[in-house]
Amino acid sequence: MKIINRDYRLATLKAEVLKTLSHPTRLFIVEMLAKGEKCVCELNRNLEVDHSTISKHLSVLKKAGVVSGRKEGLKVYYRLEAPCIVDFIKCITNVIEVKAKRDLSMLKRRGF
Amino acid sequence: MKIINRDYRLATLKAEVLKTLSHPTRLFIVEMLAKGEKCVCELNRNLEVDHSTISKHLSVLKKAGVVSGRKEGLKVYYRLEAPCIVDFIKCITNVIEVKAKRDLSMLKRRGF
DNA sequence: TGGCTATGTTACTATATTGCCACATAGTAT
DNA sequence: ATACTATGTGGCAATATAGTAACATAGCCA
Repeated sequence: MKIINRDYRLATLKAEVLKTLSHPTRLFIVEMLAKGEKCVCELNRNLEVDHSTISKHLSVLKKAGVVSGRKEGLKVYYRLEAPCIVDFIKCITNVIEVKAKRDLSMLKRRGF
Repeated sequence: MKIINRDYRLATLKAEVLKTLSHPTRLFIVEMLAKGEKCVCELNRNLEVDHSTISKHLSVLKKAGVVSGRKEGLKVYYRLEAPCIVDFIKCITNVIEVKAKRDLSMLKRRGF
């Protein structure tokens, strides 16, 4: 893929951040952190995946600048760096709801 | 990965929509459509990828409910179904800017 | 010191995504 | 009918991503 203009390059940067949010586990983590700082151990308690998997997801989010970590004793506490992400998730929820309604009315139109 | 609760299942749905936005070409298309309805041929003119690739990206966005298409003669015009996505993209841009500033000040602290 | 807990890293496999080519379809014009 | 344009689809190879187990590190406490 050839890069053809500045806007496309910017889109590439944005898409990289978006990609970090586009995984169920990472989004779930972000939503938990939206309620306040959490240690990895608490995230672990709420997710049935290996701790190493969560650790990797956190490093992906951190690298993208979405979350940051702070060490305190044995624990590392993560927090959301971009609170606006919460509003944005509402927008995505809206997309899902609108689509669900449309799909439903299409089924009805077809006689289901 | 075991599904452990309702919130995680919802996160999965949202992540699916997000995933469609997390590709440079698709995000670029979404940003173009944010300025108004466009035919595939116009998107093609602004992207140096095979037309088949764009066609597939559009079908991904359509399936997720992000865009919709309307046929008129030979052409198919696509439009953004969720205008709130534009605000959300601003949020992502903010993440990138904040991160860039932080990275820069970290370099300065290290004497670069 | 030794053991325990919390977190991170490496190596590996399995799966998903992307892009292009070639082909198919559909509308338009001659 | 033929040719041409716009759009979509199927198949395939290359690449990227996710998950786990095993191992590594770091702080705490007896």
